[in-house]
Amino acid sequence: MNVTIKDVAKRANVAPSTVSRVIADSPRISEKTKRKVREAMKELGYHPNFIARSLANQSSQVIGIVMPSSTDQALQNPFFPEVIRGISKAAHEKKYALQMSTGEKESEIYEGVIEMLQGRRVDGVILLYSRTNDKLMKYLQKNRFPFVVIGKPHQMAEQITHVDNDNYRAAKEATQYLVELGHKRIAFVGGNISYLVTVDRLLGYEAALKEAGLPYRQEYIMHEEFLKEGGQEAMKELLSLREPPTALVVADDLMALGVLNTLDEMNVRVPEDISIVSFNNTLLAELSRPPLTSVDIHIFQLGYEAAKSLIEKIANPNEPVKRIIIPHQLMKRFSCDDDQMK
Amino acid sequence: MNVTIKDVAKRANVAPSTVSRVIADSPRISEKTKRKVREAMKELGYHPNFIARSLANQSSQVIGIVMPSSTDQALQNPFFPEVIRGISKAAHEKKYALQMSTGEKESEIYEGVIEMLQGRRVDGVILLYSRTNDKLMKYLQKNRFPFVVIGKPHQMAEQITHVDNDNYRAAKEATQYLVELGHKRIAFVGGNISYLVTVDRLLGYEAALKEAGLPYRQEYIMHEEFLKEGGQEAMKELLSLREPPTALVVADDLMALGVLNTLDEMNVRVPEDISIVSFNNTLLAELSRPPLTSVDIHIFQLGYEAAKSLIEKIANPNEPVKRIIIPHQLMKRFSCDDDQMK
DNA sequence: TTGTATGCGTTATCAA
DNA sequence: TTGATAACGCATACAA
Repeated sequence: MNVTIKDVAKRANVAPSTVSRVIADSPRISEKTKRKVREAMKELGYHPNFIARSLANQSSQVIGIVMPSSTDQALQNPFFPEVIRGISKAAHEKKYALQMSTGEKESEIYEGVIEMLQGRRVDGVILLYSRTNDKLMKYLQKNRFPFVVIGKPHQMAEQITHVDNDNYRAAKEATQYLVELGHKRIAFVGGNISYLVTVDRLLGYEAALKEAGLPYRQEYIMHEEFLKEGGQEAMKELLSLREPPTALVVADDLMALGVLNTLDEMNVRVPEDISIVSFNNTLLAELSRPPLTSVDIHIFQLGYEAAKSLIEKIANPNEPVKRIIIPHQLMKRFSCDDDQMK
Repeated sequence: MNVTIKDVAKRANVAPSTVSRVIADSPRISEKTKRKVREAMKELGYHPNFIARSLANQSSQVIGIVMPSSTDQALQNPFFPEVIRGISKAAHEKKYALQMSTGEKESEIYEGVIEMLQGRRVDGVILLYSRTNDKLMKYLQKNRFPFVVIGKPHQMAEQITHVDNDNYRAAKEATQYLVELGHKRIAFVGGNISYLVTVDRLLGYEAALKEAGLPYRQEYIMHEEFLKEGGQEAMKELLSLREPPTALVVADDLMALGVLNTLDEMNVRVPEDISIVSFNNTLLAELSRPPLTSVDIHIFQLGYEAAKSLIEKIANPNEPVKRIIIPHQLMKRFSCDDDQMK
């Protein structure tokens, strides 16, 4: 079989426990035997068995990543690779490994996450989404498993460590930007309302309208289940209104791409006929035509901070609850204009 | 602490080994005691400890996913979420968990993967890329770890199970499509040439030109390191040629998006002035403007088959080497035209 | 500073 | 059909 701590011990003429201590770099071992043992490890090509270590330690040094259910087509969104990149960076730095939830339906994911936690495969999890009345979140809280949410928890946000943007302010500022450009008829195209991020951005949008003394019109609020088809429907609806909007706040770059696509088909020009501010500032915003003015929410950092917080929480379960707000920034490109106001 | 097999055993008045057999649904246990034990498990809220099981079994039931180094910005590409979705599906079906490589630089990933294999955290790995002279692939082969490659291995492809498209034919057909539209000056915009997929697509492109009796021009071959900047450079170069191309074969949707963006900035119309065929048929192809004619390579299926093959290989190390070719299909949209030929 | 013995939660072998 | 017991590879309390 594989070379174990015992083989190394024999080779170095020490006890297995000594080898174990050398691996942990215990200060109670003399430099001389450390050298001797390390040499033996090299010679034999020893690699520690994480599984055995996990069992002895009662800790796996693995973080679980919980994706939203892939029936929400959300996964197509460049948001996820980018958060995961952030998580991966922090995990790598702290020598944690990464495990992902599998399953497509919400219930499958729920079961899977419980198994990976109860089965001790992971020491804690990061939820890459936050929605209203999430069963999993309640379970985690009740069973006191270490977890961190990316986004704002629906309930008891004060008791749950989470990493989020100030989506309310971000949306408010984005809307204000359009107001400053002279727009008075601004519509909101958001994602599924059960996601908290949608709610916050909608509220920010509303607040900006109110402050600007603009009327809030129900018919200007759109919630796409998804991209292409939904986007088409929504835009048709918006443009067929007696007073169609001259500007859109779109809650996501990918969604905005769908909107752009639909507008193009309908021969509506951006930004000449209609202006768009979008969110996330993914690569798509840069690559779309026209390049999208988009709110950079620093996705990578969301992931990075989430992983760091989780690792702290795992190390110290009494770590106080944290709320980390990642700053945002409006990236101006070419999807906004005041021409249609002139 | 947590409820273990022993607790269940006590509660059900049986030996721990009996409980273990009930978990495995051994036929040598009477229905009666099975019921009794299962009831005890329910009552106590028992969950099996995977770590302990892994140690006893010498198998983790976890698959490792190896990403390309994120210094290759490739991760931004929707290709990855989609393969992973496919892998995830197969893994879930076979009750395998998924672990991801971390690290940014190639060397970090290399070390990480070795640790996760030697540390017995995973039973095998899937490489999501294939490049020339890959150190990791050699290591895996030499140490006889179960692995599967998505793409075509550089060397000894007959000895390595891999899942791939027929990229040569796909590119040939894509190019032929442009030839049939009447194009005679067709350029190739590919990714990093050290990736095998780029090589294959380039060869297919060349073959189509040859068959059509069109000259192969070195100045028509572009290799982008990445998107925006590279795309700009390349397009400028191509368009400043004495005889600029009237059509492009672009090796990837995301890259094509960059090309479209650049062309737009330069006021070149697609497809009126220049036609584009792209690859992968990700959501981007649908959402770009104009929607891209793109070769669907069935990314999900690539992942799905890769995971299934790996799991078979783990179960039976003597499983013969396989090469699975996933079919492709040209999806015609609106980025190609013969207008510029008229 | 190092060695011995025990436990982590399972599975599997051998008896009964 | 079931039970006792020894692995699996490592960490650690306790001895020396």
